[in-house]
Amino acid sequence: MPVVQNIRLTVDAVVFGYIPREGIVVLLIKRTIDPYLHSWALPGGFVLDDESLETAVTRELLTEAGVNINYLEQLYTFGLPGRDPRGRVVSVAYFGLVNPTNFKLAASSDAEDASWFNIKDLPSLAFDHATIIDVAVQRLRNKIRYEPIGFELLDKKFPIADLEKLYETLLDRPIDRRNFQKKINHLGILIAHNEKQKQVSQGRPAKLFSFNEEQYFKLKKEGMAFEI
Amino acid sequence: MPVVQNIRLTVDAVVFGYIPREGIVVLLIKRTIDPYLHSWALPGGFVLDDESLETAVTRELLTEAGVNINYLEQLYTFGLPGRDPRGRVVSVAYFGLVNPTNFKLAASSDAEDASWFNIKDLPSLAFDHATIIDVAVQRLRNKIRYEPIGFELLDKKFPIADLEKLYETLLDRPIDRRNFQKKINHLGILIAHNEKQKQVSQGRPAKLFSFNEEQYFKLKKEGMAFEI
DNA sequence: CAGGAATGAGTTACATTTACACGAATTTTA
DNA sequence: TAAAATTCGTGTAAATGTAACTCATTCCTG
Repeated sequence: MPVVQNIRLTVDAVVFGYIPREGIVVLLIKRTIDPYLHSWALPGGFVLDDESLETAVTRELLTEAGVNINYLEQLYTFGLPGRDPRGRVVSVAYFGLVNPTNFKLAASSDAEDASWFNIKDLPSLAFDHATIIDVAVQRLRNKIRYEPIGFELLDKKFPIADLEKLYETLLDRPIDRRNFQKKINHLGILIAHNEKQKQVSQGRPAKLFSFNEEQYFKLKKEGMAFEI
Repeated sequence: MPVVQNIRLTVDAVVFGYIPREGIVVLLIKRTIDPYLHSWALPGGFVLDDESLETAVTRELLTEAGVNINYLEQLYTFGLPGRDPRGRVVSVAYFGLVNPTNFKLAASSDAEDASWFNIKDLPSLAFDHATIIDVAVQRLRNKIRYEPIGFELLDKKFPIADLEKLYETLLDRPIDRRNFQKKINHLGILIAHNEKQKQVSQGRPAKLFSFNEEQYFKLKKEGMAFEI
């Protein structure tokens, strides 16, 4: 049993957001230290000896990008020797969802810059972060088949069309508007409001909805089969 | 940036097997060193500086229990401070499936004993290994909803009833024999043979089947919706 | 060789999904 | 100011898939 190892541990966060007419975006920061100085990378860093992995991720997200996140889950641990030029570094990657309009990104001392990038148009990335994002995108695409998605990504009140467009973006195919509405209603996770959408587009303004949090999280916990 | 950490890294393996009239079993070893000396625990141990995580797991499985495994996937990383009395130890847990009849367990130098335990009747376990097994059992139960399961767990040739019983065990509820057969046939992953089951039970002997590996792994890769 | 036991191949009723149509509310254009 | 364009909201019929069930077949046992 090797009592002394020469392995270090980091965490990285893949935080996704949804911007209605733009698509799925991911949070990246610009590095201020070597290696990969000035490269775009996932927010993350070394784990402190006495903090949990989750604490490490939320700490790094706050200090590097000014983002306070409420939904976070573990994604995968990347441990191939050689993935970091400094030596053996194993990274536990996390997966998060936020509504980008809730934050103004604050590139703090630890990062030169912080910004949202469309996942279809990513810059060249540090380390194996491109691979990590690939795995996270897969997870996101699978998630919508067995869990409701939207609460973390959309505004408090939204027209159903926004939710539908989110699903179309993730599934990368058109969905029948009317059948989608029926299925969502059947899940009982939406609350109708007596407000209408402000005139952002032409045509009849849509009713606004919000999520029934209790029902939403109940479904999320139990799992559901949601084939659109 | 802390250049020096005091965190060590281990891997642990949750290897499941299926024993037809008994149920789902998990591989445990009896520890020969402190802490938790003589306790039952998951096979695993410290990662070497220059080996991949997968290599570390397969190495430990071989040396501690004599098990050579072909199906292994990463499960989850457990990193709560305090989970190991020796200090900060983060463990990457893996999830494996084997047919227990293919091995005779060999408790080698690193383990006092190695044995299969029914998941419904586990002994008291070292560290947080009971939690790790819980997470693995959940993964197993979820898996059968979107991936074919059986190839790794059953004999080369088997009657459909064996596969059905496996599903009944995992889902913990009865399944209609005839509908199950129709659905499985519809997936096209079974090859019928002109052999019949030897007289282990009374009644009409069943035809034997094997998996169409090509179709099986294609489905596994693509994912499927398989609601029984 | 009759009865018990489990397999193998349907059939039918029901539920779910898919495809598609039209009127209502609002903005834009002529 | 009226007609056209656009988007929202609701409904229905056909197709498909699932669940429950019937019955004949094959083999072992007594």
